Amino acid sequence: MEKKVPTIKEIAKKLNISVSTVSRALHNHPSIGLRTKMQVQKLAAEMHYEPNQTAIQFKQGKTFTLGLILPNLREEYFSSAISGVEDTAFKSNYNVLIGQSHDLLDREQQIVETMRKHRVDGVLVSISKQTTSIEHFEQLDKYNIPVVFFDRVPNVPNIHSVWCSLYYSTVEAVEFLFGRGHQRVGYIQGPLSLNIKNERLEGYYEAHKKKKIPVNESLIVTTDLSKESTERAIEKLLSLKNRPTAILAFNDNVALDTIQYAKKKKLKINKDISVVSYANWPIISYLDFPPIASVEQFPYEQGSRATELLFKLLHTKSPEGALPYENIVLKSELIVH
Amino acid sequence: MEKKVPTIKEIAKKLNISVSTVSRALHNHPSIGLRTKMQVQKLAAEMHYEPNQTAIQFKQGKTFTLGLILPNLREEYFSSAISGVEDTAFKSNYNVLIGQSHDLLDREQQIVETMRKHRVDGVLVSISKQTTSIEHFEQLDKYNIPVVFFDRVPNVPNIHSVWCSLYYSTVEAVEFLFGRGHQRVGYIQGPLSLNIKNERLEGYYEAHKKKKIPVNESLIVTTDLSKESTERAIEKLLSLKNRPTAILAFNDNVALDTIQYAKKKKLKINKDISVVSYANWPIISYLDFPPIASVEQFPYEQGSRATELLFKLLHTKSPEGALPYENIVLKSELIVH
DNA sequence: AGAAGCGGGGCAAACGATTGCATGATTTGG
DNA sequence: CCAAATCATGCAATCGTTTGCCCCGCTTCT
Repeated sequence: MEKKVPTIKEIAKKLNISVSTVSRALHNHPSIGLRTKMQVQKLAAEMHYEPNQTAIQFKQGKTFTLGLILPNLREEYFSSAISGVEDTAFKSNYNVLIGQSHDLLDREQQIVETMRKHRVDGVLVSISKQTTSIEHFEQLDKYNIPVVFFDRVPNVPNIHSVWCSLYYSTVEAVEFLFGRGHQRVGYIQGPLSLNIKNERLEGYYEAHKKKKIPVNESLIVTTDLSKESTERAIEKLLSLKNRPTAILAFNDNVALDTIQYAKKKKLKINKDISVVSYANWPIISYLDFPPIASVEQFPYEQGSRATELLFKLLHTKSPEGALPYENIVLKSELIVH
Repeated sequence: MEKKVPTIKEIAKKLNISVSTVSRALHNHPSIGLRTKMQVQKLAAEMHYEPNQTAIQFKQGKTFTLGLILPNLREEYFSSAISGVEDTAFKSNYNVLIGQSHDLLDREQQIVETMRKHRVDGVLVSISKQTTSIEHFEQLDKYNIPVVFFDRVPNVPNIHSVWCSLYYSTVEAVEFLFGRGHQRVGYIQGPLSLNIKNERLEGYYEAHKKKKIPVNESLIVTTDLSKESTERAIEKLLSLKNRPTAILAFNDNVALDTIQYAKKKKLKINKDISVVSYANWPIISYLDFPPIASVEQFPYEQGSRATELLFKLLHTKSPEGALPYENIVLKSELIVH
């Protein structure tokens, strides 16, 4: 009862020729006569022949699959990154296997294992919050599986990476706030354990330097990104005798928690206190008092550029030694709402 | 320079035994002697042998991969569904290949093609808005690839499905509004082309019937889910001489657009007009005037139940004919905020 | 006319693992 | 002590496709 999927063999038998001829005919190999070629292709179409990818994968030792490891899928930010990866991979007929680390190191390690076992051809990864070393990615080298880090990139040498620089936009953002008359700009930073460049902080300092405004260290507070921690951080800022009139929030999540907390404390958003954030969620347009500006990080483009880089590594079979490490840096943009 | 991945062959050679013995030893086959078994397993561990999944897939004609087709990944709702599928699949060592239809029929058809070509073992799908027939899924039957529809399930017979019934919660929701003193409850419905059961509407009617309140058809308006269309719909409601004091919105997106529009028209949310919605986005907790209640549809559980059903179809090799069609219906819940 | 060239196509190995069947060795039963 | 049962292992086919090499027959050149 079950439909048998037609194979090259059956085509060969029906035409009384050898499988190699059929294979070459289907690939338009020059050493096959035109007549034969046409016959084969006609019959193949009639039988709805489709090459068995599994067999090809096996023969060629490739899976035509990329592994994509993300902290989560729930944030719009990462969903956009996925689209960037998928669209690019799709064009080259590659599949994408997605894994969520849920920001846990051991989950991430486990996913790397799984992907290695399933012999993905290459891996794209935005590291988890807990990831401080990249040992677990180094095993992939041994299997000749190239890795491209993107978005959340570990701060270590000798990797391929694509990320979005926040430095200039941060400078711009803080200057923007100064320009609006804010004298004291608080900064709620993310966990310091994140092994990534601290461009937000550098930009924060740079803006002060440019405007010759001394940095007041008590205006810099830290959150582990949980709601409670963010609230403690903002509380610290609000309880200063000279409290800030504007706040630079680590991301939109922190911004939302900040705004919510400030409202609870009867502060008027965008009057008593203004917020600028990173990431630019579409949802903020529904808020009554949204952040007044956001730093856009172009996750879609990061994903597609990272995928392109990975393909480059995949297709350039370096005879000896690997390709030089490539680090692509995109620029973020300050969006004023 | 490149590490060769160890194979069963090499183990055999080193131990001067045949590959079949090695294979069986690794599988704990009873006809292999204990000594040999131990030797093999020890050496395999030392060499870090790992079976070549690609070869196994090829040999067994299975890919241990499930296809998952969703309208998009951006909505938290579907991300949760993914997690439900992934977690369940992971336990059985299956991979998940994800495709986004972007709510377009031809994209969906294309994805089905791709998945068929890549010989996924089974497919899970939440259909696109444009999907009115399931012809393109029927081709999968011919290749013996079972399909389980979930969440957005087409309203046709003879399919396997898992979905969440909105009927009772809708009745409950409307009664809840009546109970709060609302006399006129408007309903903004989604596109009628969606070939799914119209349980929201049925529930809406039932609640009226139970309370012996006649349904005013002009209180029922339609949106294609675009922002503009939703605004036209809500405008229709607001311009009625007896305008509703509460609105049942098709989903959170519609609810947000509704609230935003009502605010623009100087209506006080939760005073002049209250909103109840479906889906229960976490984000709504950040709104100043959120919907006062939501119908939760448990996407994670839908995903995991659908995956379980698919596994059942996969593992029950029905000798003749298929398994009886199974339709699992979960119950939604009304969450009052 | 013999050699060289070439167009067109077939043979068979290879990829890694699984598995039905055969084989040889050892033990057991009668 | 020999037949039969048991145990342990090997042989070889198989999955579908690709590809290096060989071969046959015809043309062309010298």
